[in-house]
Amino acid sequence: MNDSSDEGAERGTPSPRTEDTPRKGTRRKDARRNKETLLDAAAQLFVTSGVDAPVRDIAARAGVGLGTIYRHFPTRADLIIAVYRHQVESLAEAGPRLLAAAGSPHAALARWTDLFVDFLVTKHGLAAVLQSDNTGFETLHSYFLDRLLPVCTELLDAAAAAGEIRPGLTAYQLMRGVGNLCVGAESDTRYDARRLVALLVVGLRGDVMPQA
Amino acid sequence: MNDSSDEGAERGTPSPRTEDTPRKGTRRKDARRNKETLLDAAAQLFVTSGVDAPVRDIAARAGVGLGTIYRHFPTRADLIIAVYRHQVESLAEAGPRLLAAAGSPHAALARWTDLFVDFLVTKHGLAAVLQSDNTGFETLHSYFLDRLLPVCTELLDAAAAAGEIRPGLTAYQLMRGVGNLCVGAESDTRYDARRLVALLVVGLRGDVMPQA
DNA sequence: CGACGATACGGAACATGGTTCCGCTTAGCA
DNA sequence: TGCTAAGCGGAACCATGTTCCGTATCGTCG
Repeated sequence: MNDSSDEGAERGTPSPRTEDTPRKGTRRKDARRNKETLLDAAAQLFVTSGVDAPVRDIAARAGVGLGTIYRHFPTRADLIIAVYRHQVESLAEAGPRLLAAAGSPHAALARWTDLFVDFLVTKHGLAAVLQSDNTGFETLHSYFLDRLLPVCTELLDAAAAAGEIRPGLTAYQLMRGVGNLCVGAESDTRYDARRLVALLVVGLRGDVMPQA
Repeated sequence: MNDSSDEGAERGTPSPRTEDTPRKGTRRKDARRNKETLLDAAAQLFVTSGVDAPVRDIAARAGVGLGTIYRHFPTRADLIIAVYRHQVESLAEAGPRLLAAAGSPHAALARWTDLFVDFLVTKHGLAAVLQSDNTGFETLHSYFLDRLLPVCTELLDAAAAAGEIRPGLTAYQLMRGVGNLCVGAESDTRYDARRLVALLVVGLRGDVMPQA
């Protein structure tokens, strides 16, 4: 996974960087490592404690100081957005990897869907956080679709080609369905979205015996 | 407008209140007055500064201390809910009053709609605030429909009976339409929901000349 | 290899906003 | 006219985002 955060749009200063720099944000590798650590820590904490997790907790979990967070991510919202992009990226890369590593395409699809649910749980708090910069949210959302739909399609196609699932379900339908199953997953302990999603994926295989 | 806030469900203590107390929350009238003042101040501030208006600002606007707020409304969310109910109540009472006072039923409808927009602006921030107690939000929402639909219907019927508007629009359709026009009205200065709503209401009168 | 400057780091200090506490005031009653 | 409990104001407290700055470390250059 590459940096994938705020390096895309350079600061106003026309830095005399040689043109062929291999797009790493910084020269010191401890800084890059810390950034990664932070993104991971934040992602984990967002899953367990929601996007409202205090910045201090994230710093503690990552084992860094507050200053470190704020140098990498000028603002809390920036961190959240970075986590979001980071997760989209991970998810996109996980597709082919799982396909290669898992026992079967369907198993890969199941594992991928599970990761997707993690992502959605993080995502849901997002809209509330991004009230201010809601154009940024639109951008993010389209980025999310552009990046992930092909990956999901690939997983579905592979499973279909292997004859492991009944064909005809589009990636968009699946992702939308999973997304909807996850709506309101927080703040309701009686509701287990993950289980329902798992059932859905199992149901995708045609070999479950009908009831009678 | 009566108290309309947290008196409905009594605290756990079985207070030895005589059974025929005329359901006023408190014995001292300054307290009741302060509560009203607070609800009004909060409502105004919510319109101009959003539901995120600091408690201190509300206290200042109402000319009371912080303690006063927190005695009447144990928590920020309680205050917001109370304002919501209070506004629904005001809106419900405003219907007949406007009908009696305004020059024509259509004028009454126009004024009422304007008040309704004020209310919606306040309302939209609400969902975010009530993450925790989302059952309470459902309750509130149905209360809102139950209370307001008849009022709006009465206004529409009066205007229709006076021949001032083209008939056939239900109260639900109107309220829903206005509500949708107001979605996202905050955080976008280029969008003036109020103007669009006004246009809609004007359009309700049939006497605008078609273009050709 | 050692010095040195830029880069990054940690965390104290600050700002802001919700909530609690408590001594003082006052309405309502006898 | 007192008395007393209900109310009141606002200082103090706590939690959280953000800034600042002295210190530590990396990477380079002599």
